[in-house]
Amino acid sequence: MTLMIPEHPPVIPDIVIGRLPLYLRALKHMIQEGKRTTSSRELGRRLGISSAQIRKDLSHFGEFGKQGTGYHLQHLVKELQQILKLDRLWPVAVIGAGFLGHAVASYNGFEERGFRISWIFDNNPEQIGQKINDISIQSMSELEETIERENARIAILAVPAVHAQAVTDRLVAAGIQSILNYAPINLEVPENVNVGYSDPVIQLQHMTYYIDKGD
Amino acid sequence: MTLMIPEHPPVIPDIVIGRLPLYLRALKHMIQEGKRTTSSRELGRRLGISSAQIRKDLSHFGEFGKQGTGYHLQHLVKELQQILKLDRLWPVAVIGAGFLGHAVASYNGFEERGFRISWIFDNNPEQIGQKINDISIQSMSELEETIERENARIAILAVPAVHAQAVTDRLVAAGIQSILNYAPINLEVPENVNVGYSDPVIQLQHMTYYIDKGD
DNA sequence: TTAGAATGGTGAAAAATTTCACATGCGGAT
DNA sequence: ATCCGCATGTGAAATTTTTCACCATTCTAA
Repeated sequence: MTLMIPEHPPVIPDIVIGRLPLYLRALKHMIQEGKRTTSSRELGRRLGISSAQIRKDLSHFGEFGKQGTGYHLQHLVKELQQILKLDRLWPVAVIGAGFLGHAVASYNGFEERGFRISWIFDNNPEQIGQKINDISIQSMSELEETIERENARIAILAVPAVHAQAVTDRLVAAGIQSILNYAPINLEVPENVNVGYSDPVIQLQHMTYYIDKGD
Repeated sequence: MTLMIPEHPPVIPDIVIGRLPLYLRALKHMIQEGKRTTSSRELGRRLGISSAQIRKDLSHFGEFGKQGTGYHLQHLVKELQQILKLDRLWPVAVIGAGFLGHAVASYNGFEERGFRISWIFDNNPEQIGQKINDISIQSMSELEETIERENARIAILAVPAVHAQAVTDRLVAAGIQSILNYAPINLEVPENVNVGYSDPVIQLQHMTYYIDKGD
């Protein structure tokens, strides 16, 4: 008889998960270029990543390549999509219909990569009822009811910084599990909620460190 | 007589540099809240980072705190701004005046954090000459001449993915050293040029991995 | 004046991440 | 049919990053 050693589900480092979408994006580009296969070396060259790292990352999930040949693009893409749960279309709520919310909601690149902007909220009476890309802007007062009824899981936060935390609290209470935050503040959320940040100034400030001002 | 051992300028890990803007942003918030001092513990709590890490990060650049007391906010902010070369106002060129370029150029949060949108370019004749936030949209044909004349160092790229690499090549040739890229592709640049990426889909795809679909 | 609590800076230890390097297997060319 | 080059998957090593744990210092309060 075997001892009952509980099988820990293998925990994959988050830093590995974070690279998979980059692999996926590059692999899809290759398909569009008409390629059928690639290698860890070629993919690494495109992304500025070592081939060993790519192989190691993929090895967490299975064996997707063939020695001597490399990876079949269609197959690897399908595997990555499955791993990242992109084998479906995730509906996304956009909160805030200012310039930024408009830009996000008008972007047509979501659908082919697994997401669809399905709801837009704002508290400006003049905007409510107007349409962006065929989606009617709803009042913020309908936020909770809509998210709960529709079982929304993902939100993009494009409201002014002063309101971001309060809106976040409402989103979390309503059941949102992933938030992409465009407001320049750190959000406090329970640990079962994930937050992604997009503050262009943070990135610019990072880069300025390396600028050699030679003028 | 001492042996001439060449002093390596201490190389600071990039991952450390990347956290400094986050510290800076949080510290400024504290100032706005009326606080005068803080501690590594308090800052860490706000950012979800260990206090030890904050102390270690800062120790790369000097000793900015006082034992028993913590850090004087104004002083630490000033030091961080100096380290990140934010003790000046960096002019930034925005390339692309679609929805996204508009949103970026209309955002008023740049100036207080070290940047000013100074030029906007687009190739749509209908847009050229129009103004966003008092800046006239210029033709793409003026790109190189303007960048070189004005000594621009930083660009925000908000053009369709198909044009992103070609525009990048022009920016680099004209002397741009930092590019914040909103197009969903990996850019190839010489190693003296820095690229920051902002592709919302990449972040969403990262987060979906962790969503537990319990419905 | 002194005791005690709070805090920074830091060498050492631990943990995480990346790279190395090689056994193995596939496929095309001769 | 066989050989050779290419490419994967992977333990082990190297490197990087984070955390630990403690001394020294400062401030507060009794």
